[in-house]
Amino acid sequence: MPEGPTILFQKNKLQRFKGKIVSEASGYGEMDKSALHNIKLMDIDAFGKYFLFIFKDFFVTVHLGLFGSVLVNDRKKVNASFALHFAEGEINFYVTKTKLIEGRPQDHFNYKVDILKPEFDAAFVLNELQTKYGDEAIGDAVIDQHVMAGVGNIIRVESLYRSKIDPRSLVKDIPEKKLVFLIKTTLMYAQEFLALTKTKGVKTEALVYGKKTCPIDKTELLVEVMGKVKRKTYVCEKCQKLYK
DNA sequence: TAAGTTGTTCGGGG
DNA sequence: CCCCCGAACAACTT
Repeated sequence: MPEGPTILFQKNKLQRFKGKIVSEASGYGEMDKSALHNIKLMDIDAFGKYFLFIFKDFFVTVHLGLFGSVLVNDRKKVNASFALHFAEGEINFYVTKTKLIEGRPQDHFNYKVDILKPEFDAAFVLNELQTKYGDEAIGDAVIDQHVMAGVGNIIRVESLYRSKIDPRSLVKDIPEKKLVFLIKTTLMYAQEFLALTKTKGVKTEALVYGKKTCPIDKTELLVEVMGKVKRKTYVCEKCQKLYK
């Protein structure tokens, strides 16, 4: 279920617990939960695909992986991997990885690369791409969480299609103007994804992800597990240019 | 119905 | 020691 926008959407639904006291944490996850007892939850934020539960001297990251989900004041039949209990209710996570990290999230994550944060810095991302990822295929680089946090396979596929760039193009071969356009397109599509999450229309409204033909000229799409990331990729070889 | 998946980490082998 | 690959995780949809 989760790419960056899904996490942001779910995070916003948890805000009623901000400032409340965590009475107890539970779940079968291996993280030591003993510190999460009668402690004030200062803030609930998100970075990339992580939920951030921020306490005074540390924070807890929750990652939904591929199969994870979250429920507020409701439970599934299966056991929660992580749960926070409050006098006012509870947050239940299923199939998650959690981690307790000392310090503040902004000292640990670079907010400049999060496609859904106001701190996002397109010039910084462009420079990172050009200086550190030149030899990588753009299809691999764009989903790298160090390049742009929050990008998942759907955002990757749709942004590259909308930018008319073949994912197999090496970063160093792509004109700077096209990279700038790709970054901008990725941000815009992330917002569209967020809006579609509210109506569950992400997949039906996708242009090429999960489709067989290009919506522009009905060309059959190349559908292949490709690149270092080994994720299913949808490409219109007519519309998307392979730079080399 | 069984295969496929909006993701990441870990560890083994080369 | 580094890189690449596959396994593991374990739930829901089609």
